[in-house]
Amino acid sequence: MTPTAPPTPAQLMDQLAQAAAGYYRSFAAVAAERGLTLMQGKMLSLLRRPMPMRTLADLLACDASNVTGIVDRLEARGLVSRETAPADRRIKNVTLTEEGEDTVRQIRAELMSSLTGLEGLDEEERITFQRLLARVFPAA
Amino acid sequence: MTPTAPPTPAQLMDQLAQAAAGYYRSFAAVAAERGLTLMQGKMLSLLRRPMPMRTLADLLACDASNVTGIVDRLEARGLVSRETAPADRRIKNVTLTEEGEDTVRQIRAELMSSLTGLEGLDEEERITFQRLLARVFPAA
DNA sequence: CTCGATAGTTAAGAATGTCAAGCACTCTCG
DNA sequence: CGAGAGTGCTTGACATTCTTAACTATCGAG
Repeated sequence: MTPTAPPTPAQLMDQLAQAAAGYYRSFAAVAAERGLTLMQGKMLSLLRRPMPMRTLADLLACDASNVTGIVDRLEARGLVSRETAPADRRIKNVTLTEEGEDTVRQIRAELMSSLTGLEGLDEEERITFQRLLARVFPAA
Repeated sequence: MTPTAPPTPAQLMDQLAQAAAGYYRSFAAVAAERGLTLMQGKMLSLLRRPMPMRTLADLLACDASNVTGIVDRLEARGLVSRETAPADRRIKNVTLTEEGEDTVRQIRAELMSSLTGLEGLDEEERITFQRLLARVFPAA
């Protein structure tokens, strides 16, 4: 059906736009099932280990004042907690609670099963895909 | 540096999360340079040709009422216009104005030059990348 | 110890997301 | 034709997020 001609960088960029939109559409749907917004879900997923609010702001590409509100709501639900760092008392480390860890596990599992195409890639394709992604979007 | 072992689907999903975040970080930055929000930029980019607000809501994965507000602001800036479809007078087609077309062209160009990794892919890599993206995120 | 920088909070206003209700229009069916 | 169901868009109320600026507390360098 589709011609096998090499896509121009512009066409590739369109495909990327669609992929990124598709990813967040799935992510938002999975988060919404648990009454979480996209941002709240993103933040929980980032918290593999405790980290300062400042770091979260950088990773989420948003203002620090923004993180305050998001953590407020997650803390009110008992999914994360704030702990002042003893070494530098300005810093507050955000940590997942037990319930928060559970939620993240569920979100990850459902997201995975919702991205059906991922399971279908064989080992070599996964290597290739990861390399291409890493090249186009190098870790900041 | 990184071992060349095949990534697990879970690791690949993390890479995808990072790529999607990186894409929208660039996109939002480019849009912001023109005083546009991420959503406004997304909508403009979708308008290669006129389309009903309902369709835009589906593509942006948001509520129809949301589209009303976004189009209101873009229209107030003279970037798009609403035109009632003669065949079905319930439908309003959103169209880019001349200035809107210019803006989209600029956004696309800057986004492209901001995703530096894209230009570096040779033809074969582009084919591979596009196929992988299309497989994991099939067109809805 | 004072000064400049950093982490986090607060507050005000714009933009977006969600939900329910409403209006205009189309379509179907009797 | 005409009533009712369904669709497209708008409006209003409210929660969340984004943006900006000011403010407090703390750290670190001189």
